[in-house]
Amino acid sequence: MAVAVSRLVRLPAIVVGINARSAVTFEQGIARAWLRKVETKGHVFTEGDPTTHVYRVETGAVALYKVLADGQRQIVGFAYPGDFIGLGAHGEHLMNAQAIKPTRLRCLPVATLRQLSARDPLIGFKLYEALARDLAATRDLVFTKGRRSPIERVAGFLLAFSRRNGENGHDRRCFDLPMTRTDIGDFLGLSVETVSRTFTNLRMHGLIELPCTNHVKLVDIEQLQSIADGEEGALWTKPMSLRRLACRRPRRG
Amino acid sequence: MAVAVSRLVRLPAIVVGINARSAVTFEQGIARAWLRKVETKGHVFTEGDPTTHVYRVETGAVALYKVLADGQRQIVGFAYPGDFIGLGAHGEHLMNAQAIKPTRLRCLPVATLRQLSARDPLIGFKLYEALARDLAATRDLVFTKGRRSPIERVAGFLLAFSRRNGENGHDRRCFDLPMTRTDIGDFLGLSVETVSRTFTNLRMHGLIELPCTNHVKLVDIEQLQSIADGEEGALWTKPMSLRRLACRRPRRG
DNA sequence: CGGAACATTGACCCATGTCAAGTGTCGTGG
DNA sequence: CCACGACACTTGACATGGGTCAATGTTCCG
Repeated sequence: MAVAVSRLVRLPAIVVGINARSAVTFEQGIARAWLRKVETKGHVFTEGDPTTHVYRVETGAVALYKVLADGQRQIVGFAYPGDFIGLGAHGEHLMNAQAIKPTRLRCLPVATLRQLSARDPLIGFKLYEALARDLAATRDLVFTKGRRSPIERVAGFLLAFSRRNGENGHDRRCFDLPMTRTDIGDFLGLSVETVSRTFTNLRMHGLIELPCTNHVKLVDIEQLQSIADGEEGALWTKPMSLRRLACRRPRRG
Repeated sequence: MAVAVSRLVRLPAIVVGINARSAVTFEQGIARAWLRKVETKGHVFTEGDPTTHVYRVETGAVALYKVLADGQRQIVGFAYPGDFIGLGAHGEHLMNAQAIKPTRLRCLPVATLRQLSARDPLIGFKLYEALARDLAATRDLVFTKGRRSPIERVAGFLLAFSRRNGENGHDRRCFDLPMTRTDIGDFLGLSVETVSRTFTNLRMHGLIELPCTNHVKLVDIEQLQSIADGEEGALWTKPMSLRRLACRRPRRG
């Protein structure tokens, strides 16, 4: 989940080459880049837009989503300050990027990026590694969407956000969720109501606190983790059906 | 982000430049590689194994899966002749690769591969393509696991197999499924029974034929496609609940 | 023949999506 | 300042889709 986003952070370093000199050049380039502001619900880009720039989120938050043929909205990830979006796009964007809070972004022309990458021969191998990382991240996303109960998904979501927050030097237990319950539902594949009920459920069990609807405090991270992992000690968290399943098919291969 | 990724794949083609000679070299290298045989249910490698080799499937089929903390098995993909497996793992394998039919594989030592790709850009490019295919497939799986009915998932699965078969010069409408119903269930996130019922359902509607349990003939590919896409004309395929949903939340942003 | 593995089908029921109603909370305009 | 609407969140009641259990059929192999 947040997995998907974190990998984006690293790409530019890879695309540009890993040596310190070009990294510096790259950071300087970003600092000079034009700053764009997008208000809540505004789009950074939409599916089909020509890919003129790559963006780095400075403040705010962005949801990356795709609308499926039947109108379903599938959010594929969220980008927070430090994350890059629109990277590597070639011709036109394949998804939509929508601000979920007032957001500021640095705009990097793709032509510049391409010039840099054409000069450094090491890039080929680094790209391979970048792809491998992407693949691993996307697979993680698949696992979160396996047959998992709402409480497992939400617990995993909160922990991913927590980890993310910790990596950025912020509080691991207390944070604001920038996205709405609907967004979380569209991300985890749940209805708004189920997301809401699950939050209530976690709160009732004393695992989290919700001073405001979008401010979360993780009270018992360990238990949340065991729920997210679907561990034996937390079986109550699963629908009965899956409980039995876990017993019947312990391991295979 | 999947965006970012699928695009990155193309960069090497730009940076690199393809010549016929190295292609020959690459194929020759593979042809000289040691041939390994794995019988049905044997493992090519398992999670945690050191990544000594990359493999290319010559004949047979391999399931790539991971066992989650609660014992759930999630198949993340199948590899057929021509596919590479073991790519992108660094140090040790992150998943299990199990033959689902008698299988022969070419074993390519990663050290050799790395040497070659340092000298010959085309090899790196080939590996990109392989990885990119993996990534695209995995990304599709993410969307498949959104809120989609069994019939949509199964229809999509059959069509993906069909497309794959066509690309390899085989029949697009008639083929053998090498995997069991359980495997399909673990791939699509459905129970065996539901998979079975869905096959029956499709057969009853005349969309497919099943001479043997694992031999499939696609009778009406177009209709299957519209089912897989969840298109309006095929709404009967969705649970009523999702039908309403599609109407209520047509598009957002 | 017998046993194992896989596939199919029916019956049941619970978890989750849907509908509906009520409760904040915010922003705008009078 | 309040009134109002828009929007997000919560909670309850209900329906149902798909997982589970159980029984049977089919294929394969020793």
